[in-house]
Amino acid sequence: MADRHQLTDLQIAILRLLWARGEMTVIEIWEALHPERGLAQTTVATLLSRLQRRGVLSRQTDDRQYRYRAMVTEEEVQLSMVEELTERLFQGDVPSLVNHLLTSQEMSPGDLDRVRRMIDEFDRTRGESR
Amino acid sequence: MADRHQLTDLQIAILRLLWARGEMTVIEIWEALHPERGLAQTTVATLLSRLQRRGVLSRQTDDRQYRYRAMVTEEEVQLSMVEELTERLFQGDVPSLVNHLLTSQEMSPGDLDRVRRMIDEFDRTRGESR
DNA sequence: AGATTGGTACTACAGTCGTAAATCTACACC
DNA sequence: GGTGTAGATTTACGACTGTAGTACCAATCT
Repeated sequence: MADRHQLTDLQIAILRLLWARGEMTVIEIWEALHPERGLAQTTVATLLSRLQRRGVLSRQTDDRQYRYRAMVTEEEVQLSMVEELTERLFQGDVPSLVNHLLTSQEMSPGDLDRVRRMIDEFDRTRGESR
Repeated sequence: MADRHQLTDLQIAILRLLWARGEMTVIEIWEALHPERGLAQTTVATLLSRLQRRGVLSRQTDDRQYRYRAMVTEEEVQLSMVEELTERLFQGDVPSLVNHLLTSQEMSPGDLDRVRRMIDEFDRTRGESR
């Protein structure tokens, strides 16, 4: 079902809006993206059209306007993109990726704490304590 | 220095070879990739040329042949690609990504164990035991 | 009814990627 | 010295992305 969702930055920015608000018109999406990115309305319309053709979005006519909505969930996209990355960069070895995250600068001490608690939590709810 | 390294599957496959073996000719790279992917030699040569033009690889003439080598380390690529993904998909929140990994199907029980040990290890060497 | 407006579709263009055929080039052999 | 050959460069093409101008359509205003 959720084939390959390789999506670019801009495409995900659009999806994120739709995930948050459910359904939006071209103008609404343009209004949200414009300040940051300075795109023309037609640009946004083109992007939306193409995503719809690809099946990532759907749309329905409503009072002379399209209302777009996402056909993929955030989880699906996360799953397939993270999987893809793990495959490419770490030969599918998830712990390698986790290790990379632990030792990379991207992780603050506070983040590390959160991760620790997350694992504890995970252990408790699953009783997988070896 | 290590700007944006957004690399495709095939590009990373090439880099992985070079990371492993240091320096290779077009033919050597082609020989390694061909069985899996069935590419023509010229295809490989084109790819290498473009990566060299982009500064990802360097090459030096040696006995009528080029020998290519990587100009970016595996760590640099991992760092910038994981960072990019975290930014795009998780708004830069690394623990969210970790959480995704913990709960995703990609993680086997054995993997989970390895992660637990990794964190223990990390705590021990850093003395960051809250 | 005619003009203005709001919105979509069409068309276009440059850049990248994977793909590779065709062409060029220079050494090696006879 | 001419020719074959191994390798590199050039050229090409279709797909996709971001980018957007232009053209078209329908409803509304006067």
